[in-house]
Amino acid sequence: MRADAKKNFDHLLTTARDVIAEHGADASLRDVARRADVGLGTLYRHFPTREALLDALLRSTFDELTATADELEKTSSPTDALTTWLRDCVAGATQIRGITPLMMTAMEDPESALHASCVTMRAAGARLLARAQEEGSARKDLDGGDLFALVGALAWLGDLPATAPRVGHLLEVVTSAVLVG
Amino acid sequence: MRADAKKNFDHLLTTARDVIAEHGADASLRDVARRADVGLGTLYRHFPTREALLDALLRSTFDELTATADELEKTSSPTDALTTWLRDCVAGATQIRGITPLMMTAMEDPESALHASCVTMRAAGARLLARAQEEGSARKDLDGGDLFALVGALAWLGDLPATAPRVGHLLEVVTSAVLVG
DNA sequence: AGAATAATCGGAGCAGTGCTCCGAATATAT
DNA sequence: ATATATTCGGAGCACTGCTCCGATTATTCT
Repeated sequence: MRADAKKNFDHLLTTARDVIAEHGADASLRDVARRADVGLGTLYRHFPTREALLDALLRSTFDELTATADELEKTSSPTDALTTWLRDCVAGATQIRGITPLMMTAMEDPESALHASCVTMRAAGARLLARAQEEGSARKDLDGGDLFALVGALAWLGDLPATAPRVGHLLEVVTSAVLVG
Repeated sequence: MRADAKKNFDHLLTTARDVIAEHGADASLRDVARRADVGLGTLYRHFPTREALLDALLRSTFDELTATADELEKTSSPTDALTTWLRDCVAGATQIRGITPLMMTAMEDPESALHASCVTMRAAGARLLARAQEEGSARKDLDGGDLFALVGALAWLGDLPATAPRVGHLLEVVTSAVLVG
């Protein structure tokens, strides 16, 4: 990668973080380019699709979440591991406003730049769920897809001003539903 | 209302139903006008905002749902009333793809054309919830807003291809969480 | 009937969007 | 210093929501 290219790449990332914090995941990409003092073509070459840009922004969060899952699997009880991971997961997805719909559709679209991250996250959650199920502390009629959907739905509520304040409480409610046999 | 106006009004409504069934709640209004053989100005005069159009489309569904709530309150046990109403509610909101975000934000925006419908629906749900709580069959740490959020979240999952098939099952899970004390 | 009027119509126009494409500029290697 | 391979930047296309107003037409009055 040429030096100027890398400079623009980094600058675009930090600018995108700001703009998206203000306007959500469907912010104007033209606006991002403008505020980064960069041509529109430059942005699109570095990040061919909006998903690619968002994935770059969330990559660290995603990696952290799967790492946390591995950690919890070794150090905590199945129940604790599942509940704290669910909380972290919702918090992570709420990091970027309006990303949940994209994550859900990316789940079924192997072409999406977010696909890989989503699949590994679902797998991480599924492992924690299975462990709790074996122990008998989680409902057995749920799978990783169900868990992912619930987390996505809660994160989606966290994006809306009307429901954001309730999301902590609702997470408890949903968690209790998952854990009660 | 002049005769030609009414003709256009009705024609717009049926056309909008079709277009929105195909492309979801954020379909192109220009497209609706085009397919209704009507000028764009005509559409915007009859329905000044997108919410107004959607409200017109959903008005009957909304009225049905609140009527059903009243009916259930008189005829069924608190538990049955709540569970069947939740099911009907999710089904109703899934009627029009992509309407859940609009409903949630309309909840807090008195200017929105959907505001009134949403508020009365929340109230209807709140009554059924309160009845079940008095009986002791529903969690007491929930209010109408929580219930509305849960229904909205489930309806949102119903809009996404990836999660739509699971929504029936997840409704059961959530319902069990609401009902277990 | 015919004319006056008020309501209705339709689309041009503005500012914005996502995304593509390619000539111009430039960093790097020779 | 020159050659080449990358990178840049924005014009351009097709679309969007929404406004505004001259032309058209249904209705009413004489």
